[in-house]
Amino acid sequence: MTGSYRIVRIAVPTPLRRSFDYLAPDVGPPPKPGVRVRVPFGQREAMGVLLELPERSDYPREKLKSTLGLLDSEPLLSARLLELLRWAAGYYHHPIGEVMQTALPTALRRGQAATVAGTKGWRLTASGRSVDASALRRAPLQRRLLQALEGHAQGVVGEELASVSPGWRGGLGSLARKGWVECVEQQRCPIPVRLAGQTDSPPRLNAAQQAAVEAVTASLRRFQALLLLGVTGSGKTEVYLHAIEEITRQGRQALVLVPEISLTPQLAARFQRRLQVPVALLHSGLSDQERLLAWLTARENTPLVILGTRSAVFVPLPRLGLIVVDEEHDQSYKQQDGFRYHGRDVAVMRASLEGIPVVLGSATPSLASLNRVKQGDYTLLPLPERTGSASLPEVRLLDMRYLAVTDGVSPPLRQALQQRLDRGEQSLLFLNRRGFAPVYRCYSCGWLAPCERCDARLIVHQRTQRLRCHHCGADRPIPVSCPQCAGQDLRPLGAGTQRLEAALSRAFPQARLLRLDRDSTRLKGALETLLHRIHAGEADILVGTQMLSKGHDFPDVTLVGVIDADQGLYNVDFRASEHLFQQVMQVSGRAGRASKGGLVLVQTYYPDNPVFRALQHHDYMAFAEHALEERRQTDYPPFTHLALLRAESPQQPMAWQFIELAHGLAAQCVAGADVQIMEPVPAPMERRAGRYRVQLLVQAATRRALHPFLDRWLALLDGSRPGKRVRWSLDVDPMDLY
DNA sequence: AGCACGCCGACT
DNA sequence: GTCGGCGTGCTC
Repeated sequence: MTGSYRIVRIAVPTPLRRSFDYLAPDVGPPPKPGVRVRVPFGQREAMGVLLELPERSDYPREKLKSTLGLLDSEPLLSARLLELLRWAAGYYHHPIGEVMQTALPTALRRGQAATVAGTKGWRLTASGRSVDASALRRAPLQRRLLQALEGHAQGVVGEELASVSPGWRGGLGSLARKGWVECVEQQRCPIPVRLAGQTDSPPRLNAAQQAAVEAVTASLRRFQALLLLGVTGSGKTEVYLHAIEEITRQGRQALVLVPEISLTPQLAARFQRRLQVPVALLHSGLSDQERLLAWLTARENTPLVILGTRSAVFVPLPRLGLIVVDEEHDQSYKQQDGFRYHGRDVAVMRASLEGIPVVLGSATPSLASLNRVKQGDYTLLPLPERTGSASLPEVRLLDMRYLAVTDGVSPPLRQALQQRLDRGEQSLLFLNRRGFAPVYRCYSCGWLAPCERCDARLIVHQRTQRLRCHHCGADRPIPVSCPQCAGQDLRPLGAGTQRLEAALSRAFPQARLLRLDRDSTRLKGALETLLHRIHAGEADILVGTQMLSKGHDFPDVTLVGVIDADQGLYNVDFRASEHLFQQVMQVSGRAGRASKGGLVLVQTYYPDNPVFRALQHHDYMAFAEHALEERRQTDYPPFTHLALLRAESPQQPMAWQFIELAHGLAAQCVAGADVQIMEPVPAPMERRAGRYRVQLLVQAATRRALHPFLDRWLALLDGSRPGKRVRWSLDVDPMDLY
């Protein structure tokens, strides 16, 4: 003990599964865990996060290097958040340094100061204040901006004006030219202000909603997980909003997680109109500075709501009082690369560490969550009715074995579409396959256009006259003659959304069609435009992929057609039927949300499958019981716990060599643990983007058995020399076994 | 992952 | 003679 130095334990951003100890000069008060520290690391310099101040180090003292300085005086990450991150690093067996990085906005990762000094704000000038805004009839955008700025003498950060209109930049420019607004530097971290605008008053809750809100707010100071079960239109969002109002009334903060696809300006606007506190958005579309602003805002002690996607689960919220995970069954909560955490599961752990309630909402909850209800860990809050006069749509199965199809549409579906057109109502056709046709075939020799780099066929894109691979992005012109037999009879086979759209426009020339898939929404803002047109009644028939089934409300739709319900019905993946049911039920929920009543027509070649029986009765719980029992008998999650080791390499033997090595090492460190090691297998699509992918599944009855095993196994794997160009990763609780 | 060191091939 | 290929080893 020299007394002149102390030891600091740092999470350094590196793929190594451990932390690193350094010496820090023992002057002044000890640094606090959660601050950023500059350190020498190998031959370079790195910026890590201080984890703790250990008494002693296991590393020889003379080899410890000294830190280069602190970047923060106060912790960026609170003790609780650090605890959550350390738990996540351990649970997902991911390097602690990389986990800490994912919790920081990129601006702070790069060492930027944790303030938004120099942020531009806007305020009214004297002449601007004297303008009668309501007289600006011809410039509604400028009028609303002026009204929004009224009464905010210290200025409003430009980005916050995005809630007024997406075209705020242009409007401000015009106002500045007239000398009505001026730019001011914002010194301290600005809290988003609540901009003057319309407010919604809360609607009356029905009995079930009331009961749910009471269950959530009954004990706000202890951990409890509540599963809010309600079909689309049953008013889950109102339950969230009431609970959040109660939380913010107490001066506390709420975190609301939603799937990527459903975080639209409409949802954000609804929250902003209903709540009396700032609502900050956090999603992948933000710029680094916008993200930093939202992040720093969250870190203040003021009541607010963070509405964000998966990664928002790690946002610092010192006064956090409630977490909501909407559409908790949604697959997009699981990160599929790098740090493969599950946003919903981390949210539950966070609520537990914070000692606060977490509400998981869904019409079709994951079997994992339902099982925790059965075990008594979660409380079920059912919302049985649809609000208002809306009723559940009738679901009819169309037995495709006895129906002639033209372009994928059977006569009964065609008839139903015609009826809606005659009545001036909207229809929605769901086909989870984008492009024109999934196959391009030579009818002389049977050749099917393959992707050169994947074990997959190329998808025909008619408009651009290209063949594209949806797995690796390969893109080439449509050949005019067969490369195998030089035959000329080449034609697309099967139908995707583009072909369905084309066929419908031939069958219903008078109908206004609108297609919603990744191709039609690729451009920024395109999705919003399309959604707007749908709501404005500018479309009669909507054609789309699962994008249509998630989160968006289409109140005027009275007919939903599921073109091909059988995809994935007999899939290798054990979760296929769960996902099928969730998808069809979600898309059915789009029908007849208003008072019109709805019809769902499901085209299938397997109408006797029990999944469809349950769907007809909207009985997710019956299906779930059945599916859970099946999982129990087959020893699949949630009755066992899985971890999947994946390896990939451009050279097939290298990937296999590594996975075989890992297989051997696993056997070596099982050591009597209750863990089953499966045989290595190729991924369902072994070659993808030129890489061969193989995997090894590990299964255990309990997490207690699994995790110590994984620790031992990874220690060996980290020490192994994988062949060159082999990349590998471990996925804890994999969502699909691909 | 980076970034060193290290030991063998064709080039300003 | 050296620039540079990627094997191998380490990062407190």
